[in-house]
Amino acid sequence: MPKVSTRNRIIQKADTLFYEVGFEATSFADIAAALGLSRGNFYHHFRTKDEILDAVIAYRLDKTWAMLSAWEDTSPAPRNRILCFVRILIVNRDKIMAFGCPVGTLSAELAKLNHAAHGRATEIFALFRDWLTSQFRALGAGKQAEAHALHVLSWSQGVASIAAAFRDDAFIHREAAGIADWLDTLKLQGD
Amino acid sequence: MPKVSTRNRIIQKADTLFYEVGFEATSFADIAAALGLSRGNFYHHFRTKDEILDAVIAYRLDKTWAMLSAWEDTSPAPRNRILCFVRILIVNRDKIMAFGCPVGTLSAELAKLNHAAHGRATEIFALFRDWLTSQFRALGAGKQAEAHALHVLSWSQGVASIAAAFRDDAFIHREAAGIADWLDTLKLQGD
DNA sequence: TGGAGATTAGGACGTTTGTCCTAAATTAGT
DNA sequence: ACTAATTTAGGACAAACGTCCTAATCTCCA
Repeated sequence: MPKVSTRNRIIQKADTLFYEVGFEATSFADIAAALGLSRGNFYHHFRTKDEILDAVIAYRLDKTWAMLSAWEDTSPAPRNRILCFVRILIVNRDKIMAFGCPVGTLSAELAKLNHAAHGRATEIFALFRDWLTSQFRALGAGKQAEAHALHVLSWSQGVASIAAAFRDDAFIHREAAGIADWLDTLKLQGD
Repeated sequence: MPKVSTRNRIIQKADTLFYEVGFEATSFADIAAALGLSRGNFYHHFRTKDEILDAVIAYRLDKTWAMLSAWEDTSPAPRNRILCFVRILIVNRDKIMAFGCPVGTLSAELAKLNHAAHGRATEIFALFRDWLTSQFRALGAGKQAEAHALHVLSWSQGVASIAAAFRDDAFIHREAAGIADWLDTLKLQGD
């Protein structure tokens, strides 16, 4: 059995805590205690909090890229691929209602902290944006492809935000269906 | 001249710092130093951080209520009133691109902290939701009024989130126009 | 004018924070 | 089996945190 390295266990636990508690509110001790590690051991792998943050962002970028690639393999039609993205809202709705969107809330927190890693956190958004853009291009959206991509990204962000505030399950389902409907009303093929 | 009380100066500065830096990341000392107050003076007005938070939320509720009331007075048509709400995105776009939406980001942070005040923070959202609902009802949206209200609220949240991530000014204008367009496509009068 | 109450100043407390250090234990290669 | 490198343990540090305290100052009404 491939034992997960301590370093990776730290990254995954930090990923979870940064999402569920927040970056600033999560301390070294919290992560170490959650894993049963000594602080010295922890320090051997990550010397500063920013190093962990960078590792977590890189980890999220990898996971996101892998997920998008998988959708390309399993869903031939661009429309279905976009609906895979929308389905994130449904699949993860419990976590979203409790903690919001992991990408959006981290980006917002780092922006307020004026943190150097804000740019890297935004790369996760950029990954989704570019992937969605290429799907819309494949659908024939032409020059509007990126605007459509940002629109869908923004839509999902808004849903996550409001769903978290009101803990409203029905709202998520309704808006997810709304995105699908909107997709069908698009005037496509070409500018 | 009506001198602003120390208590109100604290509330307003805390309001700003909670928005621009975050609740958790703003310390007593930060607020006191920004106002040139001693910590003892500060402590006389607010004994705990939660007390300041409650006061800031109450202050925001008051400001929001006053803003919505003013729109009722100056804009007779419900459609125009809704557009007043949308225009917040344009008017405050510089702050939104830097710090996101004050309501959404505070709500998200308190949710992660599992803070008792999360419910009260959500009341600001509820204020907007109920006001928008009554505007849509006046437009003849019937049973769908609240769904429309949440949709607009969610839409603006998404725009703030993405605009903050990418610092994208054009996107804000494009989406604000998109909300106005969507308003006109609504099938109204009747449930 | 005097005295009560509100306001301000600033020191002090115990914790927790991120960071750093040394030393023991484990692992890996020869 | 011996060495070298990696990993783990846990103590120590200054700084900052929220909170509390007492003493000085100001304000205002009797």
